Amino acid sequence: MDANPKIRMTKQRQVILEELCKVTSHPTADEMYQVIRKRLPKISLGTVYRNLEILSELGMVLKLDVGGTQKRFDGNVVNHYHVRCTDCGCVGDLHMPTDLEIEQKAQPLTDFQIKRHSLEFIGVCPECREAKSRRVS
Amino acid sequence: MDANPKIRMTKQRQVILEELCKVTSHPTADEMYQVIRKRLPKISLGTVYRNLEILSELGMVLKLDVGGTQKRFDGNVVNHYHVRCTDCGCVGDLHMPTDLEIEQKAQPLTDFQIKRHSLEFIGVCPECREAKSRRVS
DNA sequence: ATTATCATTAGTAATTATTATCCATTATCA
DNA sequence: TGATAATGGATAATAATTACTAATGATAAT
Ligand SMILES: [Mn+2]
Ligand SMILES: [Mn+2]
Ligand SMILES: [Zn+2]
Ligand SMILES: [Zn+2]
Repeated sequence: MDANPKIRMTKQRQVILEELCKVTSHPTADEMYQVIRKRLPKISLGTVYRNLEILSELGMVLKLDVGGTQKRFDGNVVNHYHVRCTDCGCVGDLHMPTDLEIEQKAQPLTDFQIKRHSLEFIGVCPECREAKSRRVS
Repeated sequence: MDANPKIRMTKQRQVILEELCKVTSHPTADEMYQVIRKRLPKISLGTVYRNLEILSELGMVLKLDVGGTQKRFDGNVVNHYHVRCTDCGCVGDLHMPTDLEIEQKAQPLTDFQIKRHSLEFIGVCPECREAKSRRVS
């Protein structure tokens, strides 16, 4: 691969980007694959992975390294925080102003050169909370 | 497995706990395996995984879900934050008071029921920074 | 227009991290 | 002591992701 290959906006890449930007559910690569198959039945899972990777390197989508076993993707590239459900693993947005001050507070406490931070809230989503309360009643 | 099995502090489990508490490097399961083999050459990787899991369920060690592909473990169970190096993946401690207030601030902004939060700083460790500066000079 | 070059694809194989299974061994308890 | 249960080591299986490959389609050069 060239150092600066010419990026082509193929049909596959375009549909992946479109579908990701449509949702706020922070889908996994596999969830993206299931959705995109409906529009492009011949697409392969590898293509979904490859393009999500490329789009994230281009800064057009975010690759979220939240807890759990799978990476998740976000069409909203504006800095924001997330909440993850301990029960079902779903991820929601949490739009509070990202606190850059905290990096300045942390910097004197480490010999690492801090570049950014990642804050994830962990809790229970409304659906799982509801499911729980039904179980006890 | 019983709901409340009697936990035995076997030699293997004890050595795993000891070696983890010795270091502040937040080793992966495999890194633990390499260290422990020196004391228990017959131990298997599965045993290391199994016991790290059990010890973390008992609250005796922490299983860290930091970025990167592998889970990391921490013998220090007191709540604290971490810094991860983007270049080598190493993880350091960042002892600043954990901010419980931030959960209260976040709660009104989501319909998730927030239980806790995980804050990870991302940057470059001293070794990698040094390696970089050597490369340009 | 024709050809050469290059990026991309679908399909598949390989890799990586982790978990599960199985049987032998060891500890605990009646 | 003998039954029961926990555990270990070895190995197989799983899950997520990445790598490889040959074919295809777009772009650029002649
Ligand atoms: Mn988001
Ligand atoms: Mn730590
Ligand atoms: Zn949930
Ligand atoms: Zn480093």
